[in-house]
Amino acid sequence: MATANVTPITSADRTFIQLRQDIVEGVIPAGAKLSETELSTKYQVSRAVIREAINRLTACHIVERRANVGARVVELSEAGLQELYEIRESLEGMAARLAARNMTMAEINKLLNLLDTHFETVREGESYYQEAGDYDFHYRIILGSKNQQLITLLTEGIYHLVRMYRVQLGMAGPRVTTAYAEHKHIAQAILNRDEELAEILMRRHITYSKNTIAKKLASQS
Amino acid sequence: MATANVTPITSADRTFIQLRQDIVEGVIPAGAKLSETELSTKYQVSRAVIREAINRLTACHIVERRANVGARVVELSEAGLQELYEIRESLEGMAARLAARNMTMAEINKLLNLLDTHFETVREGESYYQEAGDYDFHYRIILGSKNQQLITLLTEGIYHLVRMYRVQLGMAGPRVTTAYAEHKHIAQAILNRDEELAEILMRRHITYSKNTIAKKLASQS
DNA sequence: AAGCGCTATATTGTCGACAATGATTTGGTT
DNA sequence: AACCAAATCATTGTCGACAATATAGCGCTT
Repeated sequence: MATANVTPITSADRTFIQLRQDIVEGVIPAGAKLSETELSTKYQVSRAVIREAINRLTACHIVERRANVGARVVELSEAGLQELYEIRESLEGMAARLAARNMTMAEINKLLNLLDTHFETVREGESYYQEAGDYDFHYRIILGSKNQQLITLLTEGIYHLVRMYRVQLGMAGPRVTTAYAEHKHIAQAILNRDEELAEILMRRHITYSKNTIAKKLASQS
Repeated sequence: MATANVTPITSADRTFIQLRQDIVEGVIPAGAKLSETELSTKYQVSRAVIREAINRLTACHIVERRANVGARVVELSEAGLQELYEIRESLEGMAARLAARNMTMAEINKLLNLLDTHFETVREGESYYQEAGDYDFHYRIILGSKNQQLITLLTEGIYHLVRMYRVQLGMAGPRVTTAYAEHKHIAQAILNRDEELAEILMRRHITYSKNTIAKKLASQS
């Protein structure tokens, strides 16, 4: 009776997650061809589970597949980044709106606490904030929307692509303090249950973030 | 050299499309269990391609799968409709914004022509408009966004679920003339390259549309 | 008779082999 | 030498069989 509600994990699930991580982290570089037989030996599973993993990655736009030809990791381009962030702006803006409507006071308080903690670490000069803290903030708001489909779309689909851009461009440095101020304003709007403002601020925040990445990408090509 | 750029279609593609249609049209009812062996005999293909089809349908939230248990067609609920339309509002609003920015004059003119043709048929009392014409209008705007990821997300993902709700609730009747006026205003905003207005109007339009369906769904349960 | 545990059964997950398709190389022709 | 065609090769798509898991049914115990 005390058995936790643990959902079984299949071999295909594990392989999917592992493969996705290897791509996002750049172990398998952007644009690389994904040979099914090669991967099946590498991950010690049959081609069937590799195919399932690749199919799932195709669904979230991390790899592209052509029938009878094969699958390749997507190429990172400025156009692709633009497209991705237009979608992210749209969906996360909506998430912020819904969060302002649906988050409980307890959840909002935890969000505010989080920001305070971040502020401390930022002042102490750790740029660790950007990677983990930024994600944490956005994640809580997404969950706060209470829209299960939206949550899946963002956390299972778009997020990993976003992360792929950030990781492979070596994003770590700047935009820490400004981002903090923006986060603070968004949280305040949610606290005030101001849906309209929460959405607007989130969209602007994401647009700024995109511009930072786009600049970096342009400077590297 | 004259060979058209025809992308090959695999058996899995066909089965996926067929299965999706059968579910959306209600041939396979909402909430039904999808037995792999049963479907493989029904569609005359191996279980492997059935599994691939089911996996793809899972990716676009038309079926839900639990490991080692099986897949079921999603249940149509008011909450699900609400969630779906929040996402649709967000994404198609963005599509309208981008369409106002990126559609060519030729495309905009075709859009306006389309509306005029619709107006004629509407006056003659054919409610045929709603199903095909409405879709045509939205489809052109989505394509007009020129955002390939957004296009895929909407046309391959969300649209089929939307259609599933509309078909299975027997949507055909009302909201023809009012929807026409709304369409006209959106097109006008796009013509004026007014991104902000195009997005706002599209979002309102979709919200109205949701309310109509929600009412119908409530009256049937 | 109700509840628990075990067995039996059906369904899903995984695998290796075969078929079909696309790419490459080789040989021939102009 | 350049180009085309046919055959070879490698890779993907599909299939049927086996293994693993969950459900259902049965018998046993209390």
